Amino acid sequence: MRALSRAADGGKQVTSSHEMGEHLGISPAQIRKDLSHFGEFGKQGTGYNIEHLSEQLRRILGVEQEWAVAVIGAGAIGKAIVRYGGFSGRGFRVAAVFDNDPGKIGRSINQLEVLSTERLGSTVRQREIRVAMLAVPAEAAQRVVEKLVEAGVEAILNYAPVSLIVPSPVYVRHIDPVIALQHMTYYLAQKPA
Amino acid sequence: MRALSRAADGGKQVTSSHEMGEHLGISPAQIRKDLSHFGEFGKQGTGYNIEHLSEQLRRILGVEQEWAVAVIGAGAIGKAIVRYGGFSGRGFRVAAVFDNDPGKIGRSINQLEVLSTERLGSTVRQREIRVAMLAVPAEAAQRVVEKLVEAGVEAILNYAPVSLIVPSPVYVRHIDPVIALQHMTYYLAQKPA
DNA sequence: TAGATTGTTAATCGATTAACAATC
DNA sequence: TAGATTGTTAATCGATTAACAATC
Repeated sequence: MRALSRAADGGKQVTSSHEMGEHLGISPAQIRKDLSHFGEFGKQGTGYNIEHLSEQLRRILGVEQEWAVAVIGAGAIGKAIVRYGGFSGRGFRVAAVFDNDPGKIGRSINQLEVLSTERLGSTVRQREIRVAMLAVPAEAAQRVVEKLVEAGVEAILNYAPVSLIVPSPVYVRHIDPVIALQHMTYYLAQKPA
Repeated sequence: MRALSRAADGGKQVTSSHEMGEHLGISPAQIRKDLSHFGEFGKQGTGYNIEHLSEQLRRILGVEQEWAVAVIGAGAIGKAIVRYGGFSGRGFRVAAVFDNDPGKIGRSINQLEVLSTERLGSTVRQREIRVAMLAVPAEAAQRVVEKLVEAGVEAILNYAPVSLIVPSPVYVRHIDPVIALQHMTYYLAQKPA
């Protein structure tokens, strides 16, 4: 999608696996292989029609539908998530924010009222939330996860620096900047400053 | 490291590949293989001494040294990063924050003064910063990356939702919550609500 | 027709897992 | 000695890449 936007911005109608790969740091073969898994979207000798491929990808990614997301934790990270402008147009909408600090409950972030975690279950059900982003302190994370799973949440993006234990039908992914940094500095440590 | 902390909290002196794997969702064979790449840290029939393995891992990961990190962008994400408590003790320290908004320059976040991006090069050199976290709007990202590379930064953790082009000796990793969410909702879309 | 680029097959590469001798 | 667990080899699995016929 990014490669397509970029090519469209350049005024193009059509792009190639080579061009997309170059922009994304992926081999052209990889691009073609991945796309072909879902269908035949290109024309030999010509490449891919940007608008057509874009539509197809949106359909495949399920971006046409909008997912309601709950944010748990209204601290610095939670606030940044709620204010983040990058969700709209990419398939997600923050539909609720929770915290258990009475000083935060009732306040608004981006015109969204911070709710008590006591209302988590009912709100998740009412607003048909299937996805949550977890931005609470490490100690609280596992407890909150259990509440989320009980409320029917099926996918959790975890910002807390702990491993979570969940029943297997629930998807969990972890965003940990420290681990991402370590991936890079591990190699830097091998070479001189 | 997480598995070790957890086992230590449970009052244990020794743990096994099986136990660590269970906690992290990784196979015991994987754990042993990865560790054995760096040396022999365990005892047959017994397992791994937690304190000893912990020390070895810290040495291998280069966590004993502390990396000075620059944060570029003092918006919601940049602020959350600077305030994030999870860096200390894990090998990283935010050593500088930059923004180009005159309304933000000179203010403090966590007792750290926001500096003008004009001072980026000189500050990076003075404070021996080799790692940067990029939290600027998408449009500004590529331009800032070029400044960072020119200043000698060798690793960049990118929070902006765009692909960056860098000369190959510079490491780049990307944190994009939308992509992480899509990884999960792609599967959710296949099954009924 | 000549050039370009797809979709796909086959080859390569790397990562994961199973299995087990070694040994605490 | 019996049971447990390591480190490592070999087998398996999956992902990536190279190459090319098909064709626009």
